[in-house]
Amino acid sequence: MARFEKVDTQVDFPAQERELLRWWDERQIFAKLRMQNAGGKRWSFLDGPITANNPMGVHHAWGRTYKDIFNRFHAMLGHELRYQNGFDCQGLWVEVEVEKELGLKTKRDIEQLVPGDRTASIAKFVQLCKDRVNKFARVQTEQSIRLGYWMDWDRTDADWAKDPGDRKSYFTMSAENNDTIWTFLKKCHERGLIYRGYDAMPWCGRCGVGISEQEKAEGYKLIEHRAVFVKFPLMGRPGENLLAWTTTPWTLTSNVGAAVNPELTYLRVRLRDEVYYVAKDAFKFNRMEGGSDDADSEGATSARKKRDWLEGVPHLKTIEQLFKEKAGKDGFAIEGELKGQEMLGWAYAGPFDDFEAQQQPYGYPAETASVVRDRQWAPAVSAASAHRVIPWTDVGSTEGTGIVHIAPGCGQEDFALGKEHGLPPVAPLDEAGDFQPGFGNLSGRNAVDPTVADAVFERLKSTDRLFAIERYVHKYPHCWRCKTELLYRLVDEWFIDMRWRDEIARVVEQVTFLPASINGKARELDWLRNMGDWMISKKRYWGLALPIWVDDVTGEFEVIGSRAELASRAVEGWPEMEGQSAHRPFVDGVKIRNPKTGNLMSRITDVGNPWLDAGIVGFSTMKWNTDREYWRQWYPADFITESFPGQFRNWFYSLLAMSTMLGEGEAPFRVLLGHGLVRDEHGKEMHKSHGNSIPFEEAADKMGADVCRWLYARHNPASNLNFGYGPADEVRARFFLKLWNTYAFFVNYARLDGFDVAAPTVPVADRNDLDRWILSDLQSLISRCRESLSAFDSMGLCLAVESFVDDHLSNWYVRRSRKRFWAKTAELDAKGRDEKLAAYQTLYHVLHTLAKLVAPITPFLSETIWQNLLPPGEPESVHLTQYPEVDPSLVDEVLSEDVDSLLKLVTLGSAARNAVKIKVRQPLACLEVNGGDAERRAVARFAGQIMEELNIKDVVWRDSPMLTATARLNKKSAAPKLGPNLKKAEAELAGLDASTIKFPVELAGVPLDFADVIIEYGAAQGWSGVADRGTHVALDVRITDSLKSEGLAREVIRHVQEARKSGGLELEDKISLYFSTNSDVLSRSIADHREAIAGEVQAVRWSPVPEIGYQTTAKVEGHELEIGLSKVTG
RNA sequence: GGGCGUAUAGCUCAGUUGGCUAGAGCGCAGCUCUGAUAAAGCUGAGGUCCUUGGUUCGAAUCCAAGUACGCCCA
Repeated sequence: MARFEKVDTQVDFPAQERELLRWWDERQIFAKLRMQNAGGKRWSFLDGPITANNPMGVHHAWGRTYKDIFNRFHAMLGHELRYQNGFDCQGLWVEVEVEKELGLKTKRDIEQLVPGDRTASIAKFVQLCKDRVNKFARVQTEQSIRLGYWMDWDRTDADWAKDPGDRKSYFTMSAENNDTIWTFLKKCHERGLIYRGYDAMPWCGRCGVGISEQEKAEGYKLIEHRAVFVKFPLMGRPGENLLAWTTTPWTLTSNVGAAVNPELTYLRVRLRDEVYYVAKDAFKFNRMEGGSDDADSEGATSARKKRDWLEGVPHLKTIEQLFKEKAGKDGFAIEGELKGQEMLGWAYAGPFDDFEAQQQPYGYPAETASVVRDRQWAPAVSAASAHRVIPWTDVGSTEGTGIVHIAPGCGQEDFALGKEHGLPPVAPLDEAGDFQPGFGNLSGRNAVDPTVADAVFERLKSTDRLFAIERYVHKYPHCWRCKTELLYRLVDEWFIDMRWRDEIARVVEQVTFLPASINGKARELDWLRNMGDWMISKKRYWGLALPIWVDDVTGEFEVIGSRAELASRAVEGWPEMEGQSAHRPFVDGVKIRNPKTGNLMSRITDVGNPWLDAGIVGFSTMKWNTDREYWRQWYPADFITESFPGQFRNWFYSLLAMSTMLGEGEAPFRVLLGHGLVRDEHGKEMHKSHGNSIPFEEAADKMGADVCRWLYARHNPASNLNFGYGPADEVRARFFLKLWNTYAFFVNYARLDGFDVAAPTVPVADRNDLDRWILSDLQSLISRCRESLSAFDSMGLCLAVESFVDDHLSNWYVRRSRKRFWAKTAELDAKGRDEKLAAYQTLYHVLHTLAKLVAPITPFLSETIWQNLLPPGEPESVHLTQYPEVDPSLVDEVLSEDVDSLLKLVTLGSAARNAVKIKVRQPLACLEVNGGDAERRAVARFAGQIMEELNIKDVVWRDSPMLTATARLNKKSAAPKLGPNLKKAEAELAGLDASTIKFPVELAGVPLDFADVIIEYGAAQGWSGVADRGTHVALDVRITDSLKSEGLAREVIRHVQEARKSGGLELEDKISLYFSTNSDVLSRSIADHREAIAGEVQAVRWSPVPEIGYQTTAKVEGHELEIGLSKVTG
């Protein structure tokens, strides 16, 4: 006969988990599971790759828990799965970490890793990036295993020695992945979608790198710049000027246009012999108020915010004040007003038109000009001859003059406006942020250098273009790595034209986005509608080598679709490439020939956007290139899940887009489950620097993986998760220990009793109501669990299981069944033995079914319980079992309803006791009940249980309500409604029958609802009554002498039990008992209940003298009682 | 400026297709049990379900507008 292992109620979950990890390994349980399900219906999960750049954090563990839960659930339904984990390998994230390790600061440092040898330097750097990825992929693998995440992991040194493409997990740096992206890009090119474009983007001259919007957001600092008011003399209007204003004087070198708001009113201001145009609202505007960078203070509704300012910097003057000061005694005059609309098209002379850069058709420099020409962004005019006023509705009057200087080569909005209005861009800066040739004496100087502004001012002064200079304070972006001020720089980048966005949108329509409440489909469609073309290039080292080869002479380009194609086309550099991955620098040396011109073509040195890497995995990881049949079987994925903030424009987007391009019109996944972010337990963002982040290992060691998983699984994925030790303790107490104590209770009594799991089953029909009730309840739990997991709703499962375990199993079933477990088998008749066996069999069934139900969520706890219980003929591991199914023969809905009523009556009875402060130990005579049908049945069916629970002698059903209702006004809510009618309403209310009031009720002419009237239920003298909805209970609280005596006896019993415990007696020890007291009442009570006391405390002998064993004095309701007891042997 | 979402007890959050007096945990107050015992349980106080309007016999729930907050885009 199987014996259960003893279960300690003091349990170390993390230690158990580590032990189980070993056991699963030893017994090859995961391999057995895969074998068992091989050939089953396929369930395809596609993993969104985790960036293998650092150890995994607790925020990753949330999504990975979902992944594991739904994999495990479908495995328990018998499905075959792929279990392929993914690692995201390429990108600037990794480069930055490697640079930090090496102490490098700039791109030049990287290219000097091997002094004097740029190629070798890049090769070394790229290798270090690969090494880092391999290192952390392995770390993350071990962490994931610790989480209990079952995937086909690379575990041995031999696994990790393999090429990334040959490992079990997929790596986005693998040849297959990069090759498939090449195929995708070629397909885009065949449809004419790849183009070389220009975009003004934030740039760090020191690092020589473009800064993304997210990176930019991290680097804002409040600093002082010198802002300048500049005169733009109007052509054909002698003596008239636009007055423009800018905080970045260096960009004036590249001015092409001036923007006004057509809706705004502008003033003609005469100052001496010249006229200036400036926005009317800007003229007198107090520039120290609001406006500014946030652009959030519109109109009068929002309170004007004071501008952030630096101490020691003079406050800004109004523009009017500037005019006053310049005019002196002469004064200035406002000559007239006009709409911005009327100014459109006015030509003006730029401030630096003599620069060579200003005089080139299509803009400057030449390579920029060629793109402008090809894409027809501007006609063949130079910047100097293009200067004119253009409309821009975003121009405001709270900052500057209402006339905005536009330099398309120096700003994002400027660039976009330039394109819109056909202005040729002038791009002044090189990679380092230095002025290129063509900018006079500024060439070669760095734009961040303050002396550049000096030089600009000097020039402006000498050409009489300078109106005023002021010290200006604003928030300005800085490089998040080296803190250098960022510049906007025109960069040539490569793009995918997204004019096929509608194709993607059609695919999106097929997808189910979960949780429904976040409306993911709308978000994704919104992104698709509004996104710009996809910039796929980055001027860095570690990443996908973009397969774009450019004709060295003509600038024509080709996109190569695979490594094989490149091999066949290569005319130079292939031998060096052989044996190397298609990464920089080796692929950079491969040249092909342009079939049209015969010229050599060189690869652009850019690397790819990393979302290309992750977006291709629906193809690259499912053998699309090598085994199309396999791909068809596993594509599309049934399920993906990731954290949603950001992913609508990142992974979800790239996956959808790339799959639409390569696929056959179906979505790459059927269901997407998004989830929020992990915060600390107080809802604050986790940051290492805040000291509130929890490393994954620490969480696993201290709270245990299962507790972590439960925290993740029971949370609503739509909202952020507050994760920490507080919530962990709560969930451990609320769920884990309840389940564990119940399990321990079962096992430890089963051991004592020698419960035999193979004993013949007591037919369910023969078991008592309690047993049949919990079994019935278990069926609804099974159905809830199945429904929840099928709908990817782990929260639904967790909440249902918690409530079952806590409220029903632990708090009612076990408590009400204890006596059956405690009963001594030897003292029972056949019926009693069957009842006891039924209890064991019922609890046993519930426990091992529960183990299966929660196995996907808490694989460790489930396994521990399962292995100890191990039903005969069942698999050795819970993870090799099938998910439980509802047994309709066990469902008894009437019984469930009756027990619900029973629980309600017990609660009401307790409340009635509590109302008069009579403890449960004091027996009372009677409880009367009136209510609905279910209550009537419960009284009839469970009278015994009600009496036991409430310690009463009788429970009686009444056919009509016993309690009398009285109504009074809830003055807090009713008084404001009634006002002076309050007294009148009270009088009217007093005249109504409180038990029949229907709401809303009209009192003193005012309609009042339920909350405005308080209805209280009172019982007759000597009774305590409580009403809940239609149910009334009344408790007879008159304590007769006999009841009092019995209550005292119960007190005595309790004290003796305490004494037994203090005396170190075992449960089954029999005792000899001695009492002594001066109290007559107490003596009488003991005498009257001698038998009951003896029975309860297992006294087999009464001793007339104090025993030597253990003595104590107790106070029983104020009466002193000496207790003596000793163990009786034999 | 546009899109998406959120708003329920002091805190953190549930609340299925509209349905009777809106729930839980923690915290707080008052108790109980002492054979799951370094555990467990009961009772209570605490709510303008953001506001206003609408639909409905009936709204925390559906609709509209507004307010606040979050994310995304421009």
